Amino acid sequence: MKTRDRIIEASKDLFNEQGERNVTTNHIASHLGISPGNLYYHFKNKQQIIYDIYLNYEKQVDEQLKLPEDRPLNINDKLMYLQSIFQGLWDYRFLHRDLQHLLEIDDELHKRYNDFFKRCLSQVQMIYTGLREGKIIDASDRDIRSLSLNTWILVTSWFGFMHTNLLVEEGQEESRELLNAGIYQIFALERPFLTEEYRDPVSKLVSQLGKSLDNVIALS
Amino acid sequence: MKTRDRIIEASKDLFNEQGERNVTTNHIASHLGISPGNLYYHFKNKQQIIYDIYLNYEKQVDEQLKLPEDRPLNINDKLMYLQSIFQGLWDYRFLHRDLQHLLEIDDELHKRYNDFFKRCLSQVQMIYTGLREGKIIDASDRDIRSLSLNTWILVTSWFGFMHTNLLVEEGQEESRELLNAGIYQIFALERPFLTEEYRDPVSKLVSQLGKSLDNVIALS
DNA sequence: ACATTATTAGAGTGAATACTCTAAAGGTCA
DNA sequence: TGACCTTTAGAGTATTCACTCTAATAATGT
Repeated sequence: MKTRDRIIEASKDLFNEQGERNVTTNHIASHLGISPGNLYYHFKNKQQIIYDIYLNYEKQVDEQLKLPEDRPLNINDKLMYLQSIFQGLWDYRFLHRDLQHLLEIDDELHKRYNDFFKRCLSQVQMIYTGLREGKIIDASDRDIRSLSLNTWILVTSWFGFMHTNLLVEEGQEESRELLNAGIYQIFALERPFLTEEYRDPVSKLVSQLGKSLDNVIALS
Repeated sequence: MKTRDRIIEASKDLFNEQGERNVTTNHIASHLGISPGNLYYHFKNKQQIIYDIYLNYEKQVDEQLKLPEDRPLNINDKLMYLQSIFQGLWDYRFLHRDLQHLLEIDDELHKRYNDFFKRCLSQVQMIYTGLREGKIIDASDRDIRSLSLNTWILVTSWFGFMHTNLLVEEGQEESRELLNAGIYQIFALERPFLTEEYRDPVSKLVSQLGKSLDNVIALS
């Protein structure tokens, strides 16, 4: 792999594991066994590394949120959407963790992220509209607007919430459970809008996802 | 006011305005016109300042979430809950903004926050249960559990979302609108659970809150 | 082989920042 | 007044970190 790509990969991993704030450019370089000079040959500064990582993320999500053109949406699609989105969220979790700061120090990134957000929100609304056309949910336009926004906020905040409120070491097994718990919460969000005939099938589909959650949050 | 309290107040304000990450202890001292030595006479370190600010926040929220003992809940209570909670959220917005980092560097704070979260979640569930007893909402226990958690996440993520996704200068007027938009979203969350007879009154109560939101998020 | 360009090493630097240390000033009470 | 404790000033420090500079080495094309 090219050095430039190795830097992007390693930075992403280190940022995810330790937080952008705690990872210095020198750390990245020494982690790769290269010199700081080399790193700065490939990137103008730390911001640019972050920017390039972000571009990969954006591209991936735009791809994931596409609607199928040849057929209507079904409930399995919805599950697939959420699973792939949450997986991407996990793979780039440092981005949403330090988002406010990252956007503050990089105006171009902020503008770009803003466009991205609007595109995503619009796409999520299309997905819900598609589900409505397939008679899977029954919701007004206003319902869909607020539902979409709440979905966005929940999804982008999920791992932050998990990390702050549940003391869990960030292993692979745990991540899968956390991911499922997040998906469960999103389904809970749209559950009241499900039409009569889809209530049971979706319940069945989702029931296994949420089991872990109640165990984790044991209220005193 | 005692110097110690002035430090807490000034730190809170500076943290809110610029983010904890961007405010140094020297900044705080010079902002107050005192010496760094003086600041460190009153506080062991920066973490302790944050910890003390947090204690004030926790105390305030615990107070706000209390249930009335002498009477059942009504829909105005719910609005009052949200308004006071969101106001507190705004007054201490730096806390949730950098929560992950703050909890990471201070184990005692992390434990304390965890207890706080569980207490709050339990309290929110009590509130929704109270609304159910008053026949204002109709929801199963499972509905209430997931609804409560989603409410918590939305509320604590609201200003972060606003700050990252909407380019708004943080003035007083704007803050009021953002606050209302957040309240609107929470009401949207519970709207499908409202009983027949409360659907219209709540709609009326809430309708003015959300007007600002659609203007702010103008999808392309 | 030679010239040119791309890549890399690694020592170094200036700025920032959390925190320390010493001494002075202010307050209190006998 | 004088002893004693509390509060304050402010210069200073050790460390961290993003980034620079120079020179060496590899790769490429003719």
